[in-house]
Amino acid sequence: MKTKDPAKDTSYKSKKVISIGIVRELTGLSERQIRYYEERKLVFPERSKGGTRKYSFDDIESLMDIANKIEDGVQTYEIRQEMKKEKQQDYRSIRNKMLRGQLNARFGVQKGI
Amino acid sequence: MKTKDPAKDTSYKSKKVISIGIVRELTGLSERQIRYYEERKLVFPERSKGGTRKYSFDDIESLMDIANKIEDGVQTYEIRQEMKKEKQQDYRSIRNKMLRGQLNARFGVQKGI
DNA sequence: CGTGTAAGGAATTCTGACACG
DNA sequence: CGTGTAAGGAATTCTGACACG
Repeated sequence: MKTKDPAKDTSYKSKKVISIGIVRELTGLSERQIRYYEERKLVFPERSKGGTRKYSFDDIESLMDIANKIEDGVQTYEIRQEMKKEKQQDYRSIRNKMLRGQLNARFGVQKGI
Repeated sequence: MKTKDPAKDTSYKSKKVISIGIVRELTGLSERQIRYYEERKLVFPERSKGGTRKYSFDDIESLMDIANKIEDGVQTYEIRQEMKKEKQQDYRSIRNKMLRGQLNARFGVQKGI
């Protein structure tokens, strides 16, 4: 059994528990940059009650990818578009899986279709 | 290939990146308790340059175990003793593995011995 | 557009101590 | 022994703005 939905997971990688200072150390980015990428909707940290940002390890990986792209001259807007496309991909993939599940439920299991 | 040495690992579980406030939320313990268990040498957070404590997910799991034992009336000193024994176990286990490795290197691979 | 920085304030964390039991 | 708490200070983080390009 695989637990691989690219959504919520009890896993450590996706838990938002890391403060911005640590993210700065781990990514090498400045806090200014990290906050700016949030402003441009490229990362989505959670917030503590007091308002401090909390990131996950996934966020950190994501930030490093973003930083690389920006170094390559890609603009935040374009990166955002790429992300949207990936999300659509994910949805299609999930939709297909569910559909296949439905079919299996009604017509029984068939290997490879 | 398994990367399972109970020591340092590039894994997320063992990275010390979580501040005490988050640990409090995740474990349900008070900061007082968390710091006290450190004083009793049951957990070993790292420190930022400024001196703030940084915990790993492993630490959090460990803290929950500790909390359970204390609820059961086990004293911190006893818990510490248990931990020492476990560590000895680990060392023995590693020593054996290395020894086996040595033997294989010299006398070739034999299944099951 | 992406990033640095100084500014002022608020949230978070730290230590050592007193208290209770 | 294990934990709560008030105290004072230090480290961390936040936002909005000005600057450069």
